[in-house]
Amino acid sequence: MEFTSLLDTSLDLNAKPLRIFDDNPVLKQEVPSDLFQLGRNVAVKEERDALMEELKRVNTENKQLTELLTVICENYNELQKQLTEYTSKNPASKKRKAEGIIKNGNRVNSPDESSSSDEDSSKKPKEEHIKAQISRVYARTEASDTSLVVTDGYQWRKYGQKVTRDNPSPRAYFKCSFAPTCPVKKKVQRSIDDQSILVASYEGEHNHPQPSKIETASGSNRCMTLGKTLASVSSSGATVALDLTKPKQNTDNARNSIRKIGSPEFQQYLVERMASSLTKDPNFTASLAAAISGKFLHPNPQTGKW
DNA sequence: CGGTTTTGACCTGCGC
DNA sequence: GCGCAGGTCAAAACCG
Repeated sequence: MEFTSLLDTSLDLNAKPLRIFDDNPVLKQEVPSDLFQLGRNVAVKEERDALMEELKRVNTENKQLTELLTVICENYNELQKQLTEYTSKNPASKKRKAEGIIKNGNRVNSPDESSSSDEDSSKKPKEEHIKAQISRVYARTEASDTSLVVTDGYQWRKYGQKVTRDNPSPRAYFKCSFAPTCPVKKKVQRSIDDQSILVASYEGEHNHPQPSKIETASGSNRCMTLGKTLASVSSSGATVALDLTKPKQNTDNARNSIRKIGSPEFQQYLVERMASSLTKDPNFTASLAAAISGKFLHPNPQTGKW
């Protein structure tokens, strides 16, 4: 990396002090003593060490995220294969309204994935609109736990519960209560085949930041904590299964947090997470502040310009 | 006391 | 038009 080599060449403390400033006519005149020069060199070295440490950490995080993406892609491909096999064996039956079918703990299809006749074509735009907004999250929980609560970082208010025909477990209806104007709704119901799996269907998009991110912004915890482990996610035809049997790792938290793989929301999540990792790190912010102030206080050692 | 949960009633869309 | 089933409302109960 360019700036590291730059730092390496400029911070040889065994060399003649302040060689880096030799080419700077301004500093040639203004540096008053060797002591002052040495002090400045030490400060720059500390700054460099901090930056190098941060660089290492960011590289490590980058590797973890790359691994995470690889796992997600593999799981996505695997599940899509299973989905194709399943749908070819079990053609989806007609369902009432815009409701997907849940089978074997997995979402099988969205409304418009079922066979559509020509007479349905007039409804397509509406259905496609719904498809774009609905996503599902699968959460593993204790079978004895009857709470129907999937913690996902948002605040929800339960406004109804119903027992549906195709599933003896009640379905709970939630609205996002963090922002009064937020249109997002959530339906939570146990999987008919595996009572330990909660299926949460999200409808709409939040028009506000995630509350848990706000809450943890001042803390040292870089990862979101979830009450129940999200088992798999799907969104509008893209379904991803995640292995949750492994012990907790850093990447697990990230896996749990992702709802829409490959979507702008997911990309935004990655960006936000990386940004928050940097900004919440006091070492990094201190180093950044020092670097910025140094930039203002010192001229470019290469060009001698400000 | 304010926010949340519970739960029966009501509304709405769809198939017959 | 009717019945069914999913979704929503809203009053009462509950809770911190």
